Amino acid sequence: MEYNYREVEQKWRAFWEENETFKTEINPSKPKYYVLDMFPYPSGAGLHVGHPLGYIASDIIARYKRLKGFNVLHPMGFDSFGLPAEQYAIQTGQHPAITTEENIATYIRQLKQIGFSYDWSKEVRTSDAKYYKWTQWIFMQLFNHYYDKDANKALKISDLVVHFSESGNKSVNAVCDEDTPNFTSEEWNRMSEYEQQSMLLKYRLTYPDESVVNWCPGLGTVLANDEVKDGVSERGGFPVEQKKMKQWAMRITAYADRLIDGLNEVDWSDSLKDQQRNWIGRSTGASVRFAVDTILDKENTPQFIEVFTTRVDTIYGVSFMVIAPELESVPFLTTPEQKEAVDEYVKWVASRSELDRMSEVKKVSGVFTGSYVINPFNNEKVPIYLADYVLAGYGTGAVMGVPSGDQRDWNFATHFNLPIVPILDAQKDIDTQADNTKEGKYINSGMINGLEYKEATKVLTQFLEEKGIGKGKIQYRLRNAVFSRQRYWGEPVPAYFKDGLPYLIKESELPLTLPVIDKYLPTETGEPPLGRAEGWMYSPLTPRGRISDSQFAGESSPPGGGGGYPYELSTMPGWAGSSWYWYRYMDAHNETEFASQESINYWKAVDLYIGGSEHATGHLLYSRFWNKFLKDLGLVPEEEFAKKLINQGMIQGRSNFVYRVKNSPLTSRGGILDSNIESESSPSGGGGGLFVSAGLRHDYETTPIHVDVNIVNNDVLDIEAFKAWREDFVNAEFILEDGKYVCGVEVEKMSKSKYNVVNPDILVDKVGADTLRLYEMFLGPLEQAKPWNTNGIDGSFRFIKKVWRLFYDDQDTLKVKDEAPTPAELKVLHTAIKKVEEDLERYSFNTVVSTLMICVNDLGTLKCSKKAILRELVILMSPYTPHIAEELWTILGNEAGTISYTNFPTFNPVYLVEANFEYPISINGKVRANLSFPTDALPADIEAVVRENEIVMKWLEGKEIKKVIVVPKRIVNVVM
RNA sequence: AACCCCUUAGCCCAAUCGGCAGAGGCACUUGUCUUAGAAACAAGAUAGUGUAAGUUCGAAUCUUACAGGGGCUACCA
Repeated sequence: MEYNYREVEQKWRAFWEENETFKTEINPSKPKYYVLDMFPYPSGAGLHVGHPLGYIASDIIARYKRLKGFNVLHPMGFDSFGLPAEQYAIQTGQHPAITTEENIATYIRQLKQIGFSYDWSKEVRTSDAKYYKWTQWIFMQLFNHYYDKDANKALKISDLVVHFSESGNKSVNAVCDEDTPNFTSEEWNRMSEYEQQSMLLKYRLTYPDESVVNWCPGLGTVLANDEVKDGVSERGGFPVEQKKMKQWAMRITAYADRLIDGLNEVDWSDSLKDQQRNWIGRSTGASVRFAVDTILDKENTPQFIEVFTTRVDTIYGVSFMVIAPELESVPFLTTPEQKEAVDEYVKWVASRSELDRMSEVKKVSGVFTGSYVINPFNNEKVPIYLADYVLAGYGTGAVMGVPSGDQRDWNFATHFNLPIVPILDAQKDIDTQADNTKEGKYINSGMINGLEYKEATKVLTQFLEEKGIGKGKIQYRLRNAVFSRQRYWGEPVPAYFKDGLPYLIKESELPLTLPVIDKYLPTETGEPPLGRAEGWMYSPLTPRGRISDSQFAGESSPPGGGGGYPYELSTMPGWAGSSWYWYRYMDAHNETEFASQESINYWKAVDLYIGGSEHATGHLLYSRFWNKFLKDLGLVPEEEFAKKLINQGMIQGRSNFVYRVKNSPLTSRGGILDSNIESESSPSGGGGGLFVSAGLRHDYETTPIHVDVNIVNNDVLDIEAFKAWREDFVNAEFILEDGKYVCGVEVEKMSKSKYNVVNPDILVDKVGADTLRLYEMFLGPLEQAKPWNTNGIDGSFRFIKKVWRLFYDDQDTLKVKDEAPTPAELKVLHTAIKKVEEDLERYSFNTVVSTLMICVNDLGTLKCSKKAILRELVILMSPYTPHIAEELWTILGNEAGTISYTNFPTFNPVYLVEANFEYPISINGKVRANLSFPTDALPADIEAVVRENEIVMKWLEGKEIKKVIVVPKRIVNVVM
């Protein structure tokens, strides 16, 4: 009888659940290890085989670390707020909480059947009020803090207020809005409540702000920069436009330097760190003010235009100034003569979508405003242009044009016939293109003529600072993050508005739960969905809009009695709940803190974090930001929350195709070899079509049609299943090759519409969870993207059966013996122990599988069924194939459930020691002979023997030996 | 356009410090078993590492250029 995986796996999963085998408690006597998966958004489609890839890897590490004596925290939860559930709610009217609940149930069922060793008692859901109470709480802390540059950390706003009232803001070195004015303590103390609160908003780490945002009409909400891809929304692919709106923002820029510097501390992939560095985009340069020479409107024309440049040394090469067409100062810099042209250009720019703009990057466009600025270094008049290659959102939205040194400026200058002045003697070919070299000495450059780059920059910066018209400056690409979504299914912001200014509710009033609404759409007046909630108002005595634990039970809040202050109508974005969840797992049911200090100080930070690289500039950046903030507050001990991070590669779909012959009614098959056609012979039936096998398709004109990969085996179509698959194929006919219908193949994204989705449920049923786990790891290196191909899974299945056969013979008799192992058996075992351990330590999951296969093959060859060997083998296997390992472990007489916490086998090098080593002897790099020497033979002795060797002599053909290189236990190379 | 990763047998992949290119799996071939097929078991065949150059006693591994595939960003002044 064969191994009955269905029964055995079922049994152990039930055992683990009943006995809470993987429940974890704080245990200071053991070293801790925290293995975390990026928690999923529970979508309606359930899991496909790509999802568990990372989870399997992390589970293997979790199980391995337990065997190595660590106290392992390995939890799972759900990022359960989000757009899809809400979109579904809009369509069906069903509360997102209900669909979310159902989807989570499916996820849990699917996850459990793969045999993960999660401590389910620590599960979290971001949409649970008990969880988002603390998301809201962290938001409140952000509101109550500012970033002090001297202390280089977040400090309390209340301390700032004290400072203001004592000595104004001049001596405060804090991160704040650009337009923050200076004031004295007297001025501060004279300010009204309204003025003071408005001023403080310029410092708070989260604040409502009127800013240009990515507005997505299709989704009815704003989006963060990382949620917009190629000018359309990441979710749904709707167009995105720029719109000015009042939004909550997070002052993440305050942490820009620490976010960059912290990357040096963590063991993440270079590409991921690069992505974050690029996203933050720190560039060092200088700001320079150019005085405006053409004053058109005394009130509104700016006195100067400030630019940021990384190449202040090129300032003598400036031949024009460009400002972004979106800037508010544009009309006041436009002369009457140019007004028409400028208006037209501004209109044209506004009419173009992000997509148009991106696709026309190469085209030069722009218009002259008619006015000028003065170059402060040579007092030359410089014309001001508008051009859309300058972005309003970066720096000051203005750029000094240096055509000899910058290709974009060169293109612009050439197009508008502006002078191109060389500034370095090393610049080449500037008639045909810009040369951005820093080599050589400056020419045409006033005070820096004859100097070199480094010195010139110093001289110029000094001049700027002395004259008060500029200074050295560090500019970031990173923007403060928009933190509002005009959606329903997210965390309510625990703030209300009084006189248009935000105030927090009391901590004791948390959580502010989502109210019941009738429809999940914006209101008639365009307010977010929460605008529909009755009584969504705060009154200090009885906060309204609250629903108790059952958020969606339907009882509405007491009707608002008219009083109170309106709550914020936006909700928090998807990344709010995911920016701190790893702490909640540590103490998931704490009602007085987001997690106890005891648990945080024990578990500290994540030791291994596994998830997709698509979160590089979203979740992983925001999480680092919140973590640093919590560290500043002294609430968490580590600056970086995830020390080691692995991005698992995406599992792509492998689509199969059938080829329908065009224009081939079934009756017209006269010319085709009839014997090749398998037919149910219903010639006039309701169609069905004629399908040609992939190898023969070029003889016909065909239409490829996606076919469900689940009815294809090794690219051979199951014809009966195909006919049953879709009604219109009932009468299909086939042109076969070698008696088979072979399907075509293509690698694409895994998606329902391509019929290439492979469901893990089916595989667990067909071959078992252990085989699935083993096979997913065996596919290749974890980080690498790879197509899913079920074909090879038989090999993993066979492995499981082979292991079983080491224990039971054909007659189903247990053949395990208590005899002492032989040296050969011990060598096989210890080779595997060494390799499994080394490979797991370096996260080489795929090679461990083949190591186990080799070990089992070798033990099979040795006909080894000795208990002492098999016991260790079972432990080695257990992280990968926990079910069969548990079964065999008890068969060997051990107590059920104890294998997870036993000791990993100890490698003993003694068993691997060989008396001799067979040296390959190469002559000029080519192997010509093999000679055996004792392993401890001295290189000099080996060389002496090799020099005398007959085969070597023969190859020398009388020539001199120049050198003999002996690499102990590797190779000998004779050079002649 | 920049940056990062990848390219080894028909396919998926090993080769950890530069030291005999092959461990494992799929597919394939042959055999054992079988009425037959499948399964199982056993045996076997297959590449010289994308291309070109360089460094080295020695290169899949290091360097440079090019080609192909993938990812990420996209006028960042």
